[in-house]
Amino acid sequence: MKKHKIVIVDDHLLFSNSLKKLIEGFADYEVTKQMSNGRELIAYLGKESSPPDLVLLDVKMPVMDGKETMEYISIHFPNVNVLVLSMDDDEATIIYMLRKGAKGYILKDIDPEKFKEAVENVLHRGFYHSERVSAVLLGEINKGANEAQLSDRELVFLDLVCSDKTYKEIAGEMYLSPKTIDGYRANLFKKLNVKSRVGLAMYAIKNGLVNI
Amino acid sequence: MKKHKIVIVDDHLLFSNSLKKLIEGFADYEVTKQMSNGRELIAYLGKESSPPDLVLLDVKMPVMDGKETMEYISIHFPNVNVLVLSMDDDEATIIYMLRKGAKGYILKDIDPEKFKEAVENVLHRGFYHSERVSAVLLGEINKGANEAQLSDRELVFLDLVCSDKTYKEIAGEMYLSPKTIDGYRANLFKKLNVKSRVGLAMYAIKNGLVNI
DNA sequence: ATGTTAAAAGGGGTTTTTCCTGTTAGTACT
DNA sequence: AGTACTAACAGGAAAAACCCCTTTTAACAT
Repeated sequence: MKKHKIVIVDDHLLFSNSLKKLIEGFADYEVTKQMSNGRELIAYLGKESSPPDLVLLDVKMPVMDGKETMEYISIHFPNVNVLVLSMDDDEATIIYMLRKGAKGYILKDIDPEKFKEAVENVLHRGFYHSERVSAVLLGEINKGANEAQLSDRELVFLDLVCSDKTYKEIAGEMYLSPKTIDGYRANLFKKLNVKSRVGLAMYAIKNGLVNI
Repeated sequence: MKKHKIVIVDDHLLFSNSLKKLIEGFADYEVTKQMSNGRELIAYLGKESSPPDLVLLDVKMPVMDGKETMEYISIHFPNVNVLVLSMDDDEATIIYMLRKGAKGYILKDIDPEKFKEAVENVLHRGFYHSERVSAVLLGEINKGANEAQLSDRELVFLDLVCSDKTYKEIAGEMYLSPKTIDGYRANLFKKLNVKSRVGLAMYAIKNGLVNI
């Protein structure tokens, strides 16, 4: 019986090589190619006559990262099975990759048995979602619309908070009464679930709302 | 000849297991224990009569991360050899870990040969720095003097400020009087030229002193 | 027309932060 | 022993931040 061909796209050579060893410990699978970024994968898919059965794709990579790669694959090689292997469970990335047609999304902290399960599922059932990814998807559906939608004024306010200014100064710069600013503060505390100005600043930074 | 005992501390089981396989491919080494966070490692070091020859320590981990772990080891187990295995080359982290006595710092994108070299170097020569880490260190020396040199306690303090905590809470967590914390605050305001807690948080983030 | 909602503003209070000016204890250098 | 420096701690007071509750205004939807 022929072995399933797997290619690994990951710039962390240590990981890539270790993973290869692990996979080759499973019967029926062989790693036919290892690449360290999306550009290489696309070149390979373009010229290779017999496509791999599965692509293990990392997200964070130099030259061409997982997102760009997935985007390209979704257009030019929609039949290629991709299992995303990511470091973190960043919601936006999970959503993005699955929308672009990834057959599965697993985190690198998965244990080897589950990993094998994921590979088998993708190849035989066409998909695999880890529990955590499913949870993220569920959460995404549940909140959906009510994502903290901040107004322009609120964003300006956040920016000024991050600039080490007092509320009085902020009021001056925004041509509003300090009392109104206090309202903004209270509102955002509730909306963003924070307890102090520092919480506001941290939220703004984490969500890329301000230029650091 | 007896094999060198290595323990792996990394929450990414897939990586940890793969790495174990790789290491056991080398002669003279054996992975005696795998753990997924610093807390487990410290418990293990505390009760184990024969310490490992080398600890491979990840930085980003749940429960107790690499930095905290290294801090603890530097105080309680200063003779344990630690080789940090990190995802990214964040300068602040590299500096921090080496200051705390890590014998080496390598990135996970190292290739297996270099990895073996690193392990051997740490065990036989007492240290190993990858080229990239050396470059970071060099850069650090060149700017060096004019950078605000913050003490360990000050860094902990900054970290807690960024966690949306009041000074009273910080005092509790650091086992210090609120008045002492107030001293830290005043000191850092002057040193870092900021006017409020938000300024401290922003400085910490801009300079990679805290994990966001 | 009228209820609904959101932004702006204010009154008045508590808590936290910020800013002084000290004291004490330990360490380090000479 | 004397000097210098630092970390830890304190009292007291002003400023800022935080919290609740109410009012005005304007836009808007039914």
